[in-house]
Amino acid sequence: MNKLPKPTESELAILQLLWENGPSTVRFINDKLNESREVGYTTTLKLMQIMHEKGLASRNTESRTHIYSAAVAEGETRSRLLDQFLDKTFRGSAMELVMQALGNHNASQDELDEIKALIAKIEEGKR
Amino acid sequence: MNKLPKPTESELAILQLLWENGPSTVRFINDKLNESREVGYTTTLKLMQIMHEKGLASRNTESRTHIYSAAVAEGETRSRLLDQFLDKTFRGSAMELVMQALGNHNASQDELDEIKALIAKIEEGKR
DNA sequence: GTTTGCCTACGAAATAATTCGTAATATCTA
DNA sequence: TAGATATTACGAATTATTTCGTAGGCAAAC
Repeated sequence: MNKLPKPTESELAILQLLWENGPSTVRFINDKLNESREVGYTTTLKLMQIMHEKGLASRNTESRTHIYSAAVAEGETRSRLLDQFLDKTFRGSAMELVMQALGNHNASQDELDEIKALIAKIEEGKR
Repeated sequence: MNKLPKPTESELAILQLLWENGPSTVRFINDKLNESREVGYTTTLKLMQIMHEKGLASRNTESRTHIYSAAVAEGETRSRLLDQFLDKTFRGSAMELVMQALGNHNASQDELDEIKALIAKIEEGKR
């Protein structure tokens, strides 16, 4: 069934915007993208059409201006990408990744508490 | 100075092998790569030559059979790639990444202890 | 010493991803 | 209604990455 293709970098950037903002027009997405780097309108249009073909996005074509939506779940996509990244970059060692992520970015006390809670929950499940 | 280029996927796979096994010949790397997927010898050779040009690898050409070594540090490279991945995939939220990595992969008690120790150390530094 | 095999260098083909120009058509505005 | 503006579709150019064929030379094996 779900043989969803891996999004390319550009596609992922668009997916992020669709997840964040919900169903959007090409114009809206293009404007957002242009906040960080210059991209031509038809470039964005083409990408979103490809995403539709691939099944990464769905679209409503009732009105002339089409509305695109993410067709893949954010959590699931992140999870798959994380697994691949883990293999490629950390030879599959989730712990090393976690340690590095924790070490490199200063976490607030609240965030640390959140992690401690999660760890406690995992330990709970172990017994 | 250090404007080291981001390794491509293939280059990263080779770097992993160089980090893991130390200085190696093209033949050795190619054999390793072929354990998981078929790759032609000259393909691997070309990639390693490119890595040398880019400064990702250094090589000793004293003997006819060249010996290649990683020219970038494993930890630093991982760290940079992690940051980029974090931005692209988790919109910069290290915590969400950590939570997902912890949740998706079952950690042993030892590993959990390691993380707890790191958290304690971070909290220590906060005060 | 000749043959065989392995190694490097190099260029270019094949593939993947991104970018954009142009044309057709719909919608808006004066 | 006429002109300006926006939108889609489509193809093709550009750029990045991967793959491999071929040639030349060295060294081991016979």
